[in-house]
Amino acid sequence: MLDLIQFGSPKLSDLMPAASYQKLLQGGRLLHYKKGAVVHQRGDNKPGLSVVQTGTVEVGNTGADGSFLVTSIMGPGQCFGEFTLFAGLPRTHTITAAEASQIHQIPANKVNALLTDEPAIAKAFLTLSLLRTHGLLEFFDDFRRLPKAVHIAKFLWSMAETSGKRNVVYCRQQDLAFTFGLSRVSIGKSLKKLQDDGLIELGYGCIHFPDPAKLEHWLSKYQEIEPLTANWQGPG
Amino acid sequence: MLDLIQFGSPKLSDLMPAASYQKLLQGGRLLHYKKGAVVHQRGDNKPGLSVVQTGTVEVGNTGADGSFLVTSIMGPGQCFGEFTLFAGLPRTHTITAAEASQIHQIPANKVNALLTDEPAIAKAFLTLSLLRTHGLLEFFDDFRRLPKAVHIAKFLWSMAETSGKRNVVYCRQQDLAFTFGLSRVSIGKSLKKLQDDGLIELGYGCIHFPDPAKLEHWLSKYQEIEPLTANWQGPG
DNA sequence: CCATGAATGCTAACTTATTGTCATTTTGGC
DNA sequence: GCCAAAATGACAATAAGTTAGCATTCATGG
Repeated sequence: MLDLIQFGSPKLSDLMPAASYQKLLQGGRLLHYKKGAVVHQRGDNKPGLSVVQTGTVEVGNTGADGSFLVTSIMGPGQCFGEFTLFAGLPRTHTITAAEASQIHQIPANKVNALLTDEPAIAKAFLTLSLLRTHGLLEFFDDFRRLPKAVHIAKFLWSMAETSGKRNVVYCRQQDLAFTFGLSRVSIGKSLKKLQDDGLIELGYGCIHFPDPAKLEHWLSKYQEIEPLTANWQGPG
Repeated sequence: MLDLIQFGSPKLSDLMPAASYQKLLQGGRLLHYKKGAVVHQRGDNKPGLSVVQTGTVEVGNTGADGSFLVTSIMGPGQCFGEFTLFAGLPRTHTITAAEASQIHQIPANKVNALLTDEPAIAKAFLTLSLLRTHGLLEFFDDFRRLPKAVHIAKFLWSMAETSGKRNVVYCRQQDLAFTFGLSRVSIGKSLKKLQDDGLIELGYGCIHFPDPAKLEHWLSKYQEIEPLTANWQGPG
């Protein structure tokens, strides 16, 4: 999924014991949202945790001109609302259901009540938050250092690796353009260059990787800074 | 200070009771670093927390071409090392003393030992991490939406507000260029435009704000998305 | 299987940014 | 006060990105 803030980071459920996770979910209710329904609105002061059960939500914000800029697209197991819970912030993003979705909504008081009983929960949120920050910082570093085409290729490839399907990634060029803060035309140019070099193949709403090994080798030549390997630990 | 990751966020000491903070510092040693000394190196596997006591450190990374890209400049009260403590990552950035500095170095085992006794510490790290992530996301949103000159002005102004001195900000154009991923020339052009409009005045290693009210009013016209006000709480 | 909307491809004129080079100004140490 | 290093200013050639418009391809639902 096209994503700045969840990228390569584990799910909340992977970071705490199953029992703690269950207690967390049981503190809330499973709500159903129709496609297009607004789950939260930027500025709202309703603290709480949300965990996607089924479906997909779009996380982003509407600009003064009405344009909606997507920051993240979240699927099952991914969560949002930590800002409202632990940083005293109102909702920082507007969240809408991209398709019919079921979402666990756990009010702030329930989460807070659990924190003392289950210290693993606070630890899990901390790890998740740090991994997200780390991902953002690495993205920025690449953004500033790498040629656009390389950065785009690296981003797409890491999406593929994260998703598990190493041969294709579903992502519209329009969304890529938003993510990189570039126009569709210039994203298109970069993608075409990558295609001409035989590194990717452009599809409709997707991008194929005909030769992952070749792509990896090509990317390794542009490794500007020493790559790191995360070593986050599950609950056991 | 020119800063992507600490920006507008409180100090660690502001987020926990003074007693907890003291215990934390007492778990480590106060080390002295000469100007230019390397405090940590990207890739190192030495988990621990560092808190700047006096002086300034540069947080960044060296590229394949030897160029050092600064991500953050941290001063007294600011901390680093959370990634190594709570996210199982090796050192993500190289940190060097920008001037002679004193830094508290608290090994991972001491910090971890304190976490159970003092839950306020974990909470503080969580809040800090989330505020940093929030700051990064807002920066990136602005980056994608706002005209460069506006974003630069907003960034400089928020630096001024954070520092408390609302009339001047100490920051080299070169550093600004790095932060925005632009060349010095194009940052210079944007700054000159702002100066021609009477919004800022360029100095040597600093930028003055001759008319803060005018600048604020001008910036408000470009408010693309609803502004949020943080409401993070101290220890009580 | 056809109509429709969504996504992509393509082009041209225009704007913005970069690179490289060198002059000027400022700061700080001797 | 002088000198060297750091920071800024300026400019031209080149490269890259944007906007706007329209053609083409693809997916989906009658």
